[in-house]
Amino acid sequence: MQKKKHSIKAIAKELNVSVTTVSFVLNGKAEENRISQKLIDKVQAYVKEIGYYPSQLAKSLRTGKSNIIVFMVEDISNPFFATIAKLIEDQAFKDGYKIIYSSTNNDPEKTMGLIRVFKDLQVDGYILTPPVGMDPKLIKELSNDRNPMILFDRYLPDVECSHVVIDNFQGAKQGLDLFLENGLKEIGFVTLDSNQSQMQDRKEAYDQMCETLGISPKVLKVPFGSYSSLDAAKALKGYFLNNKELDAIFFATNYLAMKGMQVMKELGIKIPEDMAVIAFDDNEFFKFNTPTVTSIVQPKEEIAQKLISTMLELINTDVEERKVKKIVLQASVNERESSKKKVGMSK
Amino acid sequence: MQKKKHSIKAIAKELNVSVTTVSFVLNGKAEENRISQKLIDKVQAYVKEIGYYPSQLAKSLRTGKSNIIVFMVEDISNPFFATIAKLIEDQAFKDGYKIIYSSTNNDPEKTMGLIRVFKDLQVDGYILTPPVGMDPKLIKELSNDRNPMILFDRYLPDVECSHVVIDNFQGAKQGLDLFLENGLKEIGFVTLDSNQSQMQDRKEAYDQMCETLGISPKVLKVPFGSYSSLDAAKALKGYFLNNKELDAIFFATNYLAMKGMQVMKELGIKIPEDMAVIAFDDNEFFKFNTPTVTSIVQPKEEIAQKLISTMLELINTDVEERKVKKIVLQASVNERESSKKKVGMSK
DNA sequence: CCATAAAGCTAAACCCATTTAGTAAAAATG
DNA sequence: CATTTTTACTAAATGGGTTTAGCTTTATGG
Repeated sequence: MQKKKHSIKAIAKELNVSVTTVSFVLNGKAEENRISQKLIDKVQAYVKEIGYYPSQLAKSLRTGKSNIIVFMVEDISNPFFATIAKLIEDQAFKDGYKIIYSSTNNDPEKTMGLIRVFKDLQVDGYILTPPVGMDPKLIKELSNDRNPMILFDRYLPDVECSHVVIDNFQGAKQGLDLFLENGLKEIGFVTLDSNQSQMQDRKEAYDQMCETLGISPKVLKVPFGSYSSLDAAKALKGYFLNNKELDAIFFATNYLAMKGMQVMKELGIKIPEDMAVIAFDDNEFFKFNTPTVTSIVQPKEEIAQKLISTMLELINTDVEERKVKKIVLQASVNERESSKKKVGMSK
Repeated sequence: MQKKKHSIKAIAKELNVSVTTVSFVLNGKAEENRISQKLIDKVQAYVKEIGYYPSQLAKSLRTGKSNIIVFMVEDISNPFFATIAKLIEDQAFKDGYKIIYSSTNNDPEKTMGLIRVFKDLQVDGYILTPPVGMDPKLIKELSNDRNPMILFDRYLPDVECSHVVIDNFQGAKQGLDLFLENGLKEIGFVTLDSNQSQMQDRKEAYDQMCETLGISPKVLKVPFGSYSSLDAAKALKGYFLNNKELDAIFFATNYLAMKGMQVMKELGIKIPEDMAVIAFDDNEFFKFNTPTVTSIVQPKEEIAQKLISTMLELINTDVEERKVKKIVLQASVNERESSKKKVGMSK
């Protein structure tokens, strides 16, 4: 149980061979460098015996590769991101990559700081949910850098950067169509006051629906960042009270839906009798809740799989030959109780 | 916008000074090494101009410090862990530390593999939820290592290792006492079939209560690892049907409670009229649900704060002088609708 | 004016690996 | 037997820092 630090040098000395030889053996380059089988065995045996394995740090310093991919999202405690994180981690692990997570808090400053830190750690690639207010130029610059960057969940319309996102427009449209099929006409839309692409796209579906039907939109934009605070509840309460004619609401995020349903409960609005509800992005709670909540489901496994496969592909392609990969996946509707219009019920 | 790599060497050359001098200036050791103010200014100005900042990698290699703390939990997508992770991250960031997260999947092999990887990355400390079946000897060994390790959420009874946990016994007891105060007598206990310390301690409170009251325990141990699968639902269903006399159930985890309540819903068991419910560990869902669910709340902020402050304290203490820190925090009851026995209701 | 001290700076070793460009010896070739 | 090829292995540069020990030069003291 000797605590002495192992190193290639020490091994080389112990075995009376050169550092180079040991390194070759360790990296499977012994054969191509004509190291004799006898010596290979000797080195391998000793390395195994002392339980040595090389310092990634030194390795990274030398090679410029770290086998680390960073996953930077708005908030790692958000179940959606956490789930994707887990899936990515498992996938990457198989390919010998480690994942470092980090939360951007949607703060461009913090994000840039973190990217700098990671740049410096020589991470091999970045997966990022770009925060609001992030300078597109920086993203552009970063994405042309030696280490690939993939945007995720949302993209920046003006920047040519690889991304994996879902078709938010189609996703929202499917939900809205379901309302219409169920005979619901007075549909409201609750979203965040944010200009992130995914939010815009979801709202676009609603706006388009309104235009097609020739009705005027009833949109609530909850102040961004406040959605766990009282402001959100107040905004929602006001919205419900001022729009009593509504019989269905599409919530652009699951958090908003939960907040909204809580407020409805306080106001005595029954779901789905008084008000049908669909939320964008599924959630554990939705299937436990009474009533169960219809939601737009993002294909998490597919997203994770595409993220990691795209990342590896980019990493293994020379910078010059890299092409911008734009991957758009389809969401689906998970129909549950909350979106059903029950004919002949109250209201 | 030159892409040329910056390095201390390059700077030294450019300014016609030695590498040493630049290093001293960068590390604030210029004064104590009698570098003239003039030169200090010159170096600092240039460094700022080219936007240089040193490679952590090289730094770590040399100093053996990385300013990284690893946070390894069973499953980072579990909201409890994710929330703690976020809190820790924010706290650590202020002190100049970065956090790397990782999931152990409760797999001792994977855990050891990860620890090895991190050891190698020269991380400064470990925060770990030890997986079931983890060799206590290894933990013991690791905790005596140069880099501190803090166990969290659960501990290993036989190992002298620093930890931050909550008083699971008292927490569970408070919930059970609440049942008793509300006049509920036939109390069941649903837990995981796991010998993790936190689970044992929760159950201990129940067993003790039964003994005090002189009643026979009615415990369901849901197979571990299956709690998102059908097995769990089946087990729960059987338990409810075979114990119709129960009028209250304490769930040892929030997940079990959600699953349990779903099954009750299917069986037509009304909460709290037919069955009162308390869950260990609060959850977003519990305050949205109908009825809202009473739960034992873990002081997450406090846990995170203690974890980080203890870690920093250990890091900044010489190995020889380090003492094992055992921190036990108190949980509290968040009383909501599900635990009330409504007199005169059905049953 | 010489010895000593202080000021101001730097050479070089070290952390731990990878990799290029060799070298020495053995085997093959003419 | 001399030359070329192959085999088997290694020295040394490199990546980007930190830090110890030491070297000039100038100031101080007797």
